[in-house]
Amino acid sequence: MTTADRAAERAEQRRADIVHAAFKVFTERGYHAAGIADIANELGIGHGTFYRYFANKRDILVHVLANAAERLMSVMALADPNATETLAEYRAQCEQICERMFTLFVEDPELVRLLFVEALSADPEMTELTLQTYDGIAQGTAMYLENGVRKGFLPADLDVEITAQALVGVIISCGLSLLTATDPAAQRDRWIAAGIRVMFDGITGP
Amino acid sequence: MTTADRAAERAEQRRADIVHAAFKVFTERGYHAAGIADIANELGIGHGTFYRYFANKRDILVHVLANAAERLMSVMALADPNATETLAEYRAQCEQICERMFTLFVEDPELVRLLFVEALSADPEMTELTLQTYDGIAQGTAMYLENGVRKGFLPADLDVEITAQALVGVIISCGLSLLTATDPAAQRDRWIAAGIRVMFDGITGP
Amino acid sequence: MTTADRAAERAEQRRADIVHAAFKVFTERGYHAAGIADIANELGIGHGTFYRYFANKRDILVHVLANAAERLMSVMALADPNATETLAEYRAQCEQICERMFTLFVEDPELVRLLFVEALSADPEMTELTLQTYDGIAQGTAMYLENGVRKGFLPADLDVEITAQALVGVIISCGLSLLTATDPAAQRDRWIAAGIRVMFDGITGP
Amino acid sequence: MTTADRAAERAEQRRADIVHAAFKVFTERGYHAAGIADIANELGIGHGTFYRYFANKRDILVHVLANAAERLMSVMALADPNATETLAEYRAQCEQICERMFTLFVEDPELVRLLFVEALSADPEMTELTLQTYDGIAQGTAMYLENGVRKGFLPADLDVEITAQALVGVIISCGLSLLTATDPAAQRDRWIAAGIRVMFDGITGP
DNA sequence: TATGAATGAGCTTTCATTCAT
DNA sequence: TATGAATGAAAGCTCATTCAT
Repeated sequence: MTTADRAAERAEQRRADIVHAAFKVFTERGYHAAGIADIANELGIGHGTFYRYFANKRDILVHVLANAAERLMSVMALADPNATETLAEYRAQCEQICERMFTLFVEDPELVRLLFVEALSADPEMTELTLQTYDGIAQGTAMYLENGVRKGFLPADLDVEITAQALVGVIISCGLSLLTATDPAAQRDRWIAAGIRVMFDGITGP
Repeated sequence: MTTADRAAERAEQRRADIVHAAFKVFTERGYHAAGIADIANELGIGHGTFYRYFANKRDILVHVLANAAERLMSVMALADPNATETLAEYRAQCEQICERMFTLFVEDPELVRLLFVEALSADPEMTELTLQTYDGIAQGTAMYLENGVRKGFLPADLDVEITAQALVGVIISCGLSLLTATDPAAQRDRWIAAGIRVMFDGITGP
Repeated sequence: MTTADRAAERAEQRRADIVHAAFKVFTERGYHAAGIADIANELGIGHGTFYRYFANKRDILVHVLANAAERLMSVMALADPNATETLAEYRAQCEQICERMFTLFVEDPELVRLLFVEALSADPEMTELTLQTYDGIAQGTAMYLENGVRKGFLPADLDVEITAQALVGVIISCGLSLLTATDPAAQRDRWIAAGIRVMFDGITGP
Repeated sequence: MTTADRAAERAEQRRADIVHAAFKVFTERGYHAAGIADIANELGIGHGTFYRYFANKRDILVHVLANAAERLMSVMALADPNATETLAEYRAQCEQICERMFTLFVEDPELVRLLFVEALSADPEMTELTLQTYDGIAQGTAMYLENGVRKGFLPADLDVEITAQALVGVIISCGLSLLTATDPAAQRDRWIAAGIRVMFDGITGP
């Protein structure tokens, strides 16, 4: 049934388009100020059409959030948590991840806005979901730390879960900081350097 | 002019009451879902009265945010940034501050919700203001680090500004984490331990 | 594109319906006492629908005023300003116009109320617009006088502009007078007679 | 009881002050846009005080209208309706009255605004009252015409009532015209000339 | 499937009026 | 007598959502 396949494909494409447009509108005007009509306008479709693809305004935000989270985590996906054997290797890996992630923040500040601002307080349930998303990122981060503990280049008594969450906090802070930075690229480099340093050596340094 | 004084006093009290009630309502239902009528109801006053004390919904949020930020920063105010002479003293000071701050988070999760959730995305300008508030906290934090650098127990090349912001990120992350924790008190203790550890020694530990 | 045409037609019809309903409501209760809900109720439509067709309450008043002015001036449109060659012809034309216009006032006192009462002081800008509308009527009137001057049956030194405005004042006064008249039709006839007389011969008569 | 007299006097003065302030505020912002607080502010009194002197917002408007009408009619009061014996004398009297009245319009356009704009459509009952006020002016005007008929220098079959109302219409039109005139004084002179001419000789002239 | 006209719940805000001080 | 804090009715307006076409 090629016809049905085509239809399904086109539907999927349209869903993606709507998610994309909603992302743009939400980050530009803010979730509450944004209207369904704005999203539809962005695509040049009728706003009734929106409801053929998403149940309601909340629904699209969930998808936009998921999409944004996925894009953020894809940065980490490039680096295998179990690939490193030594602290030095891990540090290099972290630098690479930070480099990529913070560059993403610079290039796509809307991603930061969506993930760390708009989604967080759209409504109580979205807050919950967004916190779960942060937790997902933290769990991803934890895998690297666990690898270190397992391989022995990180202390056995490291509180992996909390530490991972703390690192996510640093990521959030970095994202928000770059949002208002005068020279984001320069600021990013400072974050990479200072972030990696405090992460591995603490404030006292090596 | 006792009469005028009394009146001014009562007006001030009422302003404080409204800020309190708004804080409660905003954290319970979320800023956007909350209505002025809810705030007035909370106090058993007519909602027209609200507008005698605050210009509009945005205005009260600004005051609620300021009040919350003040409460958060009062925790730091107890510890003099310049009082410590050695790393050990500073670490003890940090432990104390964390202890107090995270306990505040446990005892007053609404404070966390207001500061790190509701205010952040009420509208674009509130986002701006909230980020400035975070920056204020970061600057407060930076004073401690600067003291360490000045006294020589922290490395001279420490990027004080970024590091302070990163630490604020950890604070935010901790606050959000405690918000959904099953056993917040226990979680708080883990955050204090793990937080202080990574802050001073990094993930590699001492 | 019959479908689109139909839609456009129906939209135009609805706009007209709303203007009609608003005219009724404004003249019945007065502009300020009237609510959008009243207009919508009058038509049995939701009040949100109103805002699909008019930007706001002011906007509809502008259209109601324009519509009313048009109806008033259509009375004059039936008589060509340049058609008369003698004073007698012009006097007959004036009698005809007065007859029609004052009859309109009797049959549609709401028109008077809207044009000479409600629109005039809805707000400062509406006052301006309404005065401009009166000026439009005066300019229409002036065309007849100018014709008389040109043809020589009216004195060359007649202050056409001011005289036309004065005549509009008489029209306004007549309209307002008929509004509260016990026997409007009889009163109208007196206005026609006395009005034409004073207009052509002054109070001293022929 | 001098004390009581003083009190009554002061009360009367204050009533007058409030009427004055209300006149100013109503003409500046328009009746509906004006608030009781604005009036009180204008006088530097508490707005609760207002209600010790006037029952409500409508009440003050009634008094402001009466005061304005009185001021307008005082212009006519200077000329005795029965003092003229010939058409020439009456014409001179009319010129004098117009001169004074239109000069009043130029010097006090707020009077025009209040009488012919704000009061007219404040609400349906004020419309009624204002029309009655116009009628009072017309009756005052009619006394002059009646004198002329009685003395024989005006035609016996003159429709005094309607003609007087028509003349009031000219007065209204003049007032409104001067409101937006670029050079009110010059415009006033044209109104005097053209008005007197059409009144006595009609558009055909002498 | 796509549309956009229609809807009304629900919000913020204003302000005339009251009344305790 | 003067005041202004308190009130709540009432209004304009927005926008997510529905549904007939």
